[in-house]
Amino acid sequence: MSSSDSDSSPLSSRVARPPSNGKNGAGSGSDSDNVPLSIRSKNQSAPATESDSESDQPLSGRVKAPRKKAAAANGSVPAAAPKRTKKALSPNETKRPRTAASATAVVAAAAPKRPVVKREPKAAKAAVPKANALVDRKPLIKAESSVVAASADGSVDSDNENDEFKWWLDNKDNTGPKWSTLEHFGVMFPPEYEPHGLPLIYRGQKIAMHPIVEEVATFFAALLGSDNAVNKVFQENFFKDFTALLDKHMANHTVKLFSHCDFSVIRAHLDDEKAKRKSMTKAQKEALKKEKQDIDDKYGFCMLDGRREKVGNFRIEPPGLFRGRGAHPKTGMLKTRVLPEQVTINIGSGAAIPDPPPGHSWGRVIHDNTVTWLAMWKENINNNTKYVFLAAGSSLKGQSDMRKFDKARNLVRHVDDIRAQYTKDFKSEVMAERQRATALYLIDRYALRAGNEKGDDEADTVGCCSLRCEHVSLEPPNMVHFDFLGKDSIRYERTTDVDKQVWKNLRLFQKAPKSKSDMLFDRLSPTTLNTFLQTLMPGLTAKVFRTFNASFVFQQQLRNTPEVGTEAEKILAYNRANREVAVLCNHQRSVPKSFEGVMTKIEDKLLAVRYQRMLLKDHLMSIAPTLKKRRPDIAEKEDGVTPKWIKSHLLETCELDREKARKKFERDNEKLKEANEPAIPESKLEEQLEEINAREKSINDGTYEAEVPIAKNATTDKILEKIDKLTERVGNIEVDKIERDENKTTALSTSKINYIDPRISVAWCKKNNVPLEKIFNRALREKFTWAMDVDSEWTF
DNA sequence: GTCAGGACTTAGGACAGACGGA
DNA sequence: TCCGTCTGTCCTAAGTCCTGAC
Repeated sequence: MSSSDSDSSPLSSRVARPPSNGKNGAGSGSDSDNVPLSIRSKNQSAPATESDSESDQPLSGRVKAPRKKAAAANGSVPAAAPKRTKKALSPNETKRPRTAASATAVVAAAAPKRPVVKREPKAAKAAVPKANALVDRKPLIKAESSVVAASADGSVDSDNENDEFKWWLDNKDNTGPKWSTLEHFGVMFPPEYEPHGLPLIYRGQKIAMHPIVEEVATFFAALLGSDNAVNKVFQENFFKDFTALLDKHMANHTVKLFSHCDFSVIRAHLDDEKAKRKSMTKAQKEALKKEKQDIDDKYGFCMLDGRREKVGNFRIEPPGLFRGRGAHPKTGMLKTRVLPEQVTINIGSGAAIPDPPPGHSWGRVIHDNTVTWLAMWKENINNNTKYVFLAAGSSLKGQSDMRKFDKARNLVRHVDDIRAQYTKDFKSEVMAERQRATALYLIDRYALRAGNEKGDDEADTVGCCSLRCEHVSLEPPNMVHFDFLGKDSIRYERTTDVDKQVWKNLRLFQKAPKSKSDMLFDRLSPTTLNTFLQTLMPGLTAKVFRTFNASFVFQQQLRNTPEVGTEAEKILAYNRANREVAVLCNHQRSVPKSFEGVMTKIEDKLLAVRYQRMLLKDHLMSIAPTLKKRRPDIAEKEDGVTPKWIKSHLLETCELDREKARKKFERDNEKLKEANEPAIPESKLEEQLEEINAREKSINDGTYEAEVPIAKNATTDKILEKIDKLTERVGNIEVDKIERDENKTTALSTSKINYIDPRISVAWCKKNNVPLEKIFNRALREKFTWAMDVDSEWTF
C-alpha cells in the first residue's frame, strides 16, 4: 500500500482509538432495524429471505453447549444443545478411536501422492549399503561454517553455492513437493536417567526409591519454589502418576498423602549439582561447550535438495512433568520418556537411514516429501504430535514466512471491500451472517484470534468465535468491555467504544434465553468464518487479519520517527511502533522480578550524571560567567538534583567507597601473600577510612565541597565538551528509562518475530540510516534474509 | 456437516552465556 | 576482574487451519 493509501485508511487510529460511531455508516440504522431477529421473525413479517428458517429458530435452540464447568453451574441450556467442544480423551486413552479404515489411511490412502514406506528398521538398515552409513555421509553435512553444497544427486560442489542460494528470487509456487532430496542424522535422545540414591522423606522417614520412582520424584524436586509446585492441580496430577509408579515398582510403600512428602533432600542434591556446574573450571566448561558443538554440528544440519540447512529442534523432549499453562487440568502429569520405537523418521528415499540408539529401532521410516518435518512422535499427555522441523532461518520456513506476509499484504488491496461487506452485514436478516460480520469486525479491529473449539481436558481459553456471553459486558451507548483468557491463558482485558450497530448486535447475541456461559456467536465457527473469507480473497483466513493489522499499524506508527534525531531517538520510535503492535496483539509478559530495583538504579544513575553535569556547569559559570549568553543551557537547573538528594547520594558514595577500600585492601594483601611479600599494614586502610569518615562528617555538617569532575586547569572548551558528553549520556539514560517502563508488561519480540513484515523494518533502517543489527538480532537477520533486498521506499 | 487428526505457526518462560559498568 | 543485568537461545505448550473419513 502506498503511503497515500494508508493515509486514507484510518486503521491505525481506529485500532488505537476507535472513533465515535455512526460515522462510517454502520451505526446509522434506525432502531426498528435492530429489533432482535428472533423476535421479529416471530412477531413481525420480516422480508422473506433464504435464511428465514434459520432466523426463525429460537436462539436457544442453537446455543452451543457451555463448557462443563459453566454448564454445571447453569441449568438453562437445553438438553438438545449440540456440543461444540472437542471430545475429551479419557485419562487412560492414548488415542482417539478412529475407524480402522481411517487409521490405516494415514499410510495407505496417501500412497500415490505420499510415498510412505513402512519398514522394519533392521531390514531398512540392511537395505542400505554400509557405504551409506552416517560416517560416510558426514562430509555432505559439513560442520564447518564454510559451506559445501551438494547437488541433488549427492555429488559435492566445492563452491559456496549454498551461501548464494536466494530462493526468494525463484518465484516457486506453493504447490507440489516440499523437497526432492533430504538427508539428516535423525534425532538426539536425552541421556538415560542416572539415579542418585537419595530418599524421599515421608512423615519424617527416609524412603529409598526404585530408580524409576526416584526419577519422577526428582522431576518434582526440581520444581520446588516454582508456581507449579504450589499449584493444587499440578500437585494432584503429579501425585497420582507418582503413586501409580510407587504401586508398580514398590508394592509395599506407605506413601499415601502428598502433603507428607518432603523432596528437600533431593532438591539439595540438585542445587549442589547446579553449583558444581557453575564452579567448573574453564577447561571443563570448554570441554562441555565442545561436546555441545559436536552434537549441534552433527544433528543440527541436514541436506535439503543438496543444500545444507539448519535443523530446529532435533532433541527429543526429555521426560518430565507436564507444565500446562493457566488452569490446565492435566498440568503436573508425567510426561514419559520417548523411545526410538515411538519415533517416525522422514527422510529422502535415497538417503542413508540414521542409526537408532544401540539396541533400539525406529518406529517407522517414511519418505514423504509433501511435508517439511524430519521426525515425529506422539506425546502421552494430550496425544499431540511433536515434530522435528527445520530452523526458522531455513529456506522452507523462509518461503512459508514470505508467503504469509505477502498474503497479508495482498489483504491491503481487499480490506476496504471486506470492511464494506461486513459493515453491510451488521444488519443482515440472517442471524449467522450478522454474527459473522460482527465477529469479523472484532477480529479486524482488535486483532482477536479465530477461537477454535477446545476440549474439557484443556485450559478454558477462548478466541473470537468461542467467546461466551460472560466475556463481554456492554455499557450504553456503545462501550464494550472484553475480559477473557486467550491463548496461553493470557488475560485480554479492554474497554472500548465500538460501532453502534456492533454494540446492538452484541446485545442481541447475549439476549435471553442465553445465559452468561452460552456462546456469544452461537451460529459461527472458525471454519464457517474462514470459508466465507475465502470467497472474499483467496487464501484469506481469520489469522491473516492479525498479520495484516500488525504490519499495517507498525508501518503507520513508524511515521513518528523523528527525521532529525539521534540513533537512540529513532530506535525509541521504532520500539514504540513495535509496542503499539504488541499491545494490539495483546502480547504480554510478566513483570521481571528485578524490575523495581532496576528502575531505582537507573533513576539513581540518571541523577548522578545530572549531578556531575551540575558541578561542571557551576564551575564553568564561576570561571566564565558570560558564557551563558552563548550557552543558556549552562544556567539551567538540573531536574531532581535537590540538596536532599545530593546529601544522600554523597553519603551513599562514602559507604560504597568504604566497601571498595576494604575489598581492595583484602585483595591486594591476598596477592602479596601469594607472592610471599609483606602485607600492607592495617593502618593504611584505616587512613583511607578516616579520610572517608572526614568526608562523611563534612557532608553531614554541610561544609563539604564537592570536587569538580575535570582537571583544574581544563579550558572552557574542554569543560563544555564534557558537559555535552554528559548531556548525551543523560539523554540515553532517559530514553532507556522510558522504554523500560513502557515495556515492563509488553513482550515486543513475539510481534517482531511473527507479525510484522520484516521488509518494513529493513526499509526503515535504510531510510533512517540505522544499522539493521540495532533492531534485528542475528537470529532474526537469518530468519529474514529474504527481506533484506528491499529499498528504503518499500511499503507494506 | 461434523469430527478427528495432521501439519504447521505462534507463544511465553527458563536459563545460560555475553556484556558492561564499577 | 567481578558481579549484576541483559540478551539470545532453547524449550515446548498452545494456537490455527486444512484434509479426509464418515
